[in-house]
Amino acid sequence: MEYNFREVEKKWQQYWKENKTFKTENKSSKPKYYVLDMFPYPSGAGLHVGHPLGYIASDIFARYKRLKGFNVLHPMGYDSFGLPAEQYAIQTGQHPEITTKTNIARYREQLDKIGFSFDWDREVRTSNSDYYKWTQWIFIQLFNSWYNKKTNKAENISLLINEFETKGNANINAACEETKLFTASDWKSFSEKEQSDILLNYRLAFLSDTMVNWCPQLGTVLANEEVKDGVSERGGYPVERKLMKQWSLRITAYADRLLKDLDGIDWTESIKEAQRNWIGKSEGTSLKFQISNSKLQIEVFTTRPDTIFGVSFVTLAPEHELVSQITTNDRKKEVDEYVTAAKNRSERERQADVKKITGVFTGSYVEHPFTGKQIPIWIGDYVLAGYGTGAVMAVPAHDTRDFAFATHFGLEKPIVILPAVDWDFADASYDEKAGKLVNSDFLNGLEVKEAIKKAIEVIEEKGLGKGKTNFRLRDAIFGRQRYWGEPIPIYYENGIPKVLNENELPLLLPEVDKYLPTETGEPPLARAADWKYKGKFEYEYSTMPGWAGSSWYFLRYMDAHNDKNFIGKEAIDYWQNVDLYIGGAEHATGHLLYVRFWTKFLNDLGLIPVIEPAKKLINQGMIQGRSEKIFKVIPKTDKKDGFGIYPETGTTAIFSKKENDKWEIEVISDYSLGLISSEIIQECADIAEKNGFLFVPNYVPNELVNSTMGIEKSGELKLNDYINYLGENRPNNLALSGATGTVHVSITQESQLNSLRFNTQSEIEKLSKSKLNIINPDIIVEQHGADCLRLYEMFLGPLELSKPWNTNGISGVSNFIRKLWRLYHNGDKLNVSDEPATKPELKVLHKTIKKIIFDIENFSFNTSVSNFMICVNELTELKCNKREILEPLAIIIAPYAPHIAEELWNQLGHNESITYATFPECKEEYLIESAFSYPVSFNGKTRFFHEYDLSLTKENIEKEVLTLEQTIKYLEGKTPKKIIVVHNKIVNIVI
RNA sequence: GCCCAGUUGGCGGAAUUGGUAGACGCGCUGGUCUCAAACACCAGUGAGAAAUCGUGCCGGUUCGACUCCGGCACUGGGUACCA
Repeated sequence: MEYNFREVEKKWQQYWKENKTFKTENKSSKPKYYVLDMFPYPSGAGLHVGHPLGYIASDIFARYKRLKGFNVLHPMGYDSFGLPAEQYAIQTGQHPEITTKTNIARYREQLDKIGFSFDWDREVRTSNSDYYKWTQWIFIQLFNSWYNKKTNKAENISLLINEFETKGNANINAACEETKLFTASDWKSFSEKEQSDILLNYRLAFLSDTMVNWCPQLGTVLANEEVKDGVSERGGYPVERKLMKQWSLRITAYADRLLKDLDGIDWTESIKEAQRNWIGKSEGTSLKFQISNSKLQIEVFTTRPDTIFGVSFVTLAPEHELVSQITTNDRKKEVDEYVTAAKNRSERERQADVKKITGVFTGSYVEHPFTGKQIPIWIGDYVLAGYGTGAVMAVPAHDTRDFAFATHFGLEKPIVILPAVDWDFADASYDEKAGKLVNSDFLNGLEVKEAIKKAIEVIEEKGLGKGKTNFRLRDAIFGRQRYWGEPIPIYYENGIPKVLNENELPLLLPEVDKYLPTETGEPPLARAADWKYKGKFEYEYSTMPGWAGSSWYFLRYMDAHNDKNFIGKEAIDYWQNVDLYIGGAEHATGHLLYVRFWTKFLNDLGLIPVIEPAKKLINQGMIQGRSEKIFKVIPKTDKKDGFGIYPETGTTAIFSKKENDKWEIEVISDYSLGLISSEIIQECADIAEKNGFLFVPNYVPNELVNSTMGIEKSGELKLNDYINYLGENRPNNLALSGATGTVHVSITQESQLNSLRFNTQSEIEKLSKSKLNIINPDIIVEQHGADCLRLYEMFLGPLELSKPWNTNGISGVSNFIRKLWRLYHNGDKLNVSDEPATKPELKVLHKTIKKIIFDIENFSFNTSVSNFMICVNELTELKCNKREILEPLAIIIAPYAPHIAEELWNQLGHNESITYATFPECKEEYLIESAFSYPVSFNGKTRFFHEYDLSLTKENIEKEVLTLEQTIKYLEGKTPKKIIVVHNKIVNIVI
């Protein structure tokens, strides 16, 4: 009888569930180990084969650690607030909670089929009120905290108020907005509203007028991390800059610590690098320029104070506050026009036009702080209002952007650094921080690095400015004008934002009639009837962003049901932080930055003992799928007939469905070109445009496509298959292929219809519902079993590598599982002998144990699968059926293929689950070899092998090898110059 | 542009970190079993007739380089007028 994986897997999944095999206690005599996966957003598409990749790896590691005697925490939950459920709700009117519950049920069902060892008693869902109650609670703590730069940590706001009441704010060094100085008596004289406004400048969760990324289509603001290339990450809608009153979190207060603490964690270099870039620390100098004939000054930020004598103009951002004051009357019209134009350009347009240089002269000048020379003040949109001071000192000879600007407007480009290499200053600026200073008064002759130091020194001495550090990191905008998120626990009393009491939590998400903004543009929560604090005060209508719940979920798992506290002290003291965190690299600057921020904040308050959420982070690669696109043409007018383009050859045709359901095709042109190129697609789009059609890519299900991916990036789709797939929506407007020739063709027969093909454009892309390239793991489990899916996903390649999904090799893994089974069985009977194992058998086992331990600890799961295959092949060869070998083998394979391992373990006579067995030790004594077959090489090229006893000395081998017949042959009568013998490795003869 | 990762047979990928390049699996070829197929099993499989040549390309270090160093190309990902 063959191994019946369906029966066995079902049996053990049932057993684990009934016996709560993976239930973990917060107390144990064993050492702890916390393995965490990034929890999924339960989307309507269900799990695809990409999800389990990381989960399988972490599950193997968790199971391995259990066998190694650790008390392992390995939980799972759902990041269940989010936009897709809300958008679905807008379309269908169905409450997002219902959609979310359905999706979660489906995810759970899929996860259970793969045999993960999660402790489901600790499940968390960010959209459950017993969870978001504590997310709101943490928000309250943020609201009630300020960042004291003196102690370098967050402190309670009451300490700050106390200081204000006694001494004013003169001695306070806080992470805050610019605040005017006031004394204690000033403070007491302020109105409640004034005090509240001042405190908001200090709070870590604060309300302010901020430039936000506003997405009109989504009707909400987005964080910087949620905007990619000027469009929203979800949906791809345009985003514009807008000034709005918004809740933000003061993550910038933690910029330095977020940067510095990266050194202490074992995360991949690429993630750390991405975070470093995102934080964007840059050290430089602020420098004040006196405006001529005025009391005003312009402050600039520069990282190159050494180039101060190369300044030939100063540029302000169009939004700079001084613009209107310094513009001279004769320049006013032009400047106003420029500023207005810049304001109206969306972020996207500004990004797209990066190379277009625009700017305008203000008519005013500043004085050079050292030479007194008159320097013109310009306005240019290459200067960003939100970074530094919104003004730069332009050094065209040594900065690419200043160079372009100066060239465009014909401004001077004084050279102040002589490079060591030949440099054509007419051609480009020299930006390197190397070379000798010239034409620079007191800096002359210095190397750039020394000159920077010297320049800062002199600037500070003369009171012109001072050393300053800037960060690219912005405060995180925290309000979202959406329904399906955590309500922000704030209400407004006379326009003053006030926080709820902790005992009033959770502030439940109210019911609304529609999930859309109100007619007056208020967020959906404004629709909630009678939703007021104590019946009279309006609540905040924004909800929290998607990343709020995920910023602390790793803590909640430790104590998932605590209703007194967000986490109990014992639990956090025991579990500390995550030992191994596995998830996708796409969260590099979003989630992974926020979760570090919250962890540090909670640590500052003394609530948790750790400063980082995860000691080690591994990013699993993305599993990609083949997506197939055809090009759909949509009539712009009410034309009924279709118009099609065959992208691969560039054939352009019109085809139309006549009333009698017959197809008529007219080929307009045939370019007979080979591969698809973006130019051809562009050309086709142009032709379509001219004929009054829109040419748009349209994904088709990849299972319908016969693809020749690899050589040509194209596949073939039968028209008929596609028509059947579309059902009711029979096409009359699709791109066409298959028809060649240049004359009118009529398709009247079904058989002809069937032979018609579309050529598709194939691409290997991220698995995504919208690309119709999702591959469902259930199908693999159904056909080959969960153990097979687990082994196969690991066998595909290194965990961190992105790779396209293909099932080509799955039969090899499937065979391996059957072979493993046969090792223990003869026919359908268990066939295991209690005789002692032979030396070769023990050697195979212990060699495998050694390799598997090495592989798991290095997260090299693909090679461990190979090693299991080798082991089973060798034991099969030896006809080994000894319990002494097969019992440990079942244990070492259990993390990878837990179902079959449990079954074998059980059949071997064990009544307990294999989960808590003991991982066997590798006994080196079985691995000792007495001889080694040395490769004998000549000048590094291996020619033949010869076995020598390992007890022989180098000298013995050197002598001995020269007497060999084959050596003499390869020497061809020459005398060797040198012989190198590396013990247990190689013999190399140099001729 | 900048940063990160990568480039090895027909394919996915190994290589104990400077010591036999191509483990393991897929695919393919031939064979055994079968009326036949599937399954299974056996043999072969980088190129070349061979000498030899072979880890993206050029150069270097070394007795010896997929591995280290210098330069370049390409692919994927991130990021960007950040002064």
